[in-house]
Amino acid sequence: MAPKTLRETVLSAAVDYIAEHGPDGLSFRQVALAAGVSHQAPYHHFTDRKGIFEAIAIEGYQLFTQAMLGSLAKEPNDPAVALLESYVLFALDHRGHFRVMFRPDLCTIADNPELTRVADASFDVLVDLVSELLGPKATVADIRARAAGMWSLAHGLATLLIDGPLENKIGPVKNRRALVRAIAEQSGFAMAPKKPRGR
Amino acid sequence: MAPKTLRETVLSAAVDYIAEHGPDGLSFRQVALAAGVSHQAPYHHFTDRKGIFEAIAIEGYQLFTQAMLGSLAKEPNDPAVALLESYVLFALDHRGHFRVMFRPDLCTIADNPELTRVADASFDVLVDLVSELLGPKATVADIRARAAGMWSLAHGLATLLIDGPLENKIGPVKNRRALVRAIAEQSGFAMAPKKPRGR
DNA sequence: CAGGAAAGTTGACATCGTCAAGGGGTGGAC
DNA sequence: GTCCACCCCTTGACGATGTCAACTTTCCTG
Repeated sequence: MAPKTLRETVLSAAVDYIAEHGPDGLSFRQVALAAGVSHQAPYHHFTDRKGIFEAIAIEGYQLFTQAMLGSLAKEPNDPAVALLESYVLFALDHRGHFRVMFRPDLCTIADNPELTRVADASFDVLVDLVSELLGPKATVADIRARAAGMWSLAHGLATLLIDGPLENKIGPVKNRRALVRAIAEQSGFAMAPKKPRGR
Repeated sequence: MAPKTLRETVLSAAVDYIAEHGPDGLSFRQVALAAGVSHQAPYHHFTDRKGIFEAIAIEGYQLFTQAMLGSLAKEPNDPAVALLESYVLFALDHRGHFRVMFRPDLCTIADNPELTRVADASFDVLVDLVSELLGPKATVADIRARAAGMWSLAHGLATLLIDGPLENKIGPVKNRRALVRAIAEQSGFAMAPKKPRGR
């Protein structure tokens, strides 16, 4: 396999740690020592601690956009459900990235131009889908409310499943994909674009 | 006014700081010094740093339950919307508490019996409402999906409004209460218990 | 060959949470 | 009245962490 650069090593080690223990106990000194370099070496590739988290978030948003677009392409007849599902499953499958992406104390999106760009691209997937589904006659307020609603539903389910007490309360979720789809269909957000599946 | 104990002083100062700057940069040494006591004084009232966050979370969940129950009592003809609204508005009005309550790295609910109790009481408000709304004929799976859906919607909107990039994406939300109600009514979760308001 | 950027090392510093020991008051027991 | 225990707090120290600064090494370019 390709020899990892120190930058890649630090990044993937950090993501792995965060996926398992969360971002807060993470020590970049330990990461550096585990990689066999001095405690200061990582900071030659990133400006500071925050810079490493910003790099993780950038990587995460790129994967995120890719996952959502892929899901929409694979399931064109029920795009709202597909988007909700890919949002939640991405969070579960990439906890290390996801936990950082939405923590403004770790990485402030507005502080990094590239991070702003890739984050915007991710959110555009959702907003674009909503305005397409609602059609040209929809008001701006409707689109905003619908987009905020779908986003909230997906984001809330993702965070509650990753870190939250949801499973402690309603019991362990064996089939997460099924739960996502059940919720999506119970919510008013699931709807086909052209031909509403007669069910 | 009643002279605050050191315990109360530390707690409220910490909550204020978290509401403004987030929980991560918080230094209890600085809090102690600002209160005019030594750096070790707070730790005579709490076992350790985590213990302070647990105390904040306990206080938060008590206020949370109170807010949701109060909202349900005040608006009995549309309880689902009332609950969603009180959930989100609580998060916005008590950011200091809310940010801690759902951060398991700061306070692990299962580690503290009283925290487990008050958190359970909060979540029971939601689950109880859902099972009441769905009626006795609903299956367990339906109740679970509905509760998870409502919870996700409320939680997602709350976290996206507090820390998330939602307002950066869909523009600033002037009237948050109106947005919450619009989302609640667009979703399939808003429903009156007995007499569905003919509209 | 000279020069300079890039990558990494080493050492030092302030800050933080935490541990250990001590001090000073107050209240009850005798 | 005296003594002792307890509570609240102070002081000092320690290891760990992020960060700053200076130094070394390597490699590439003109």
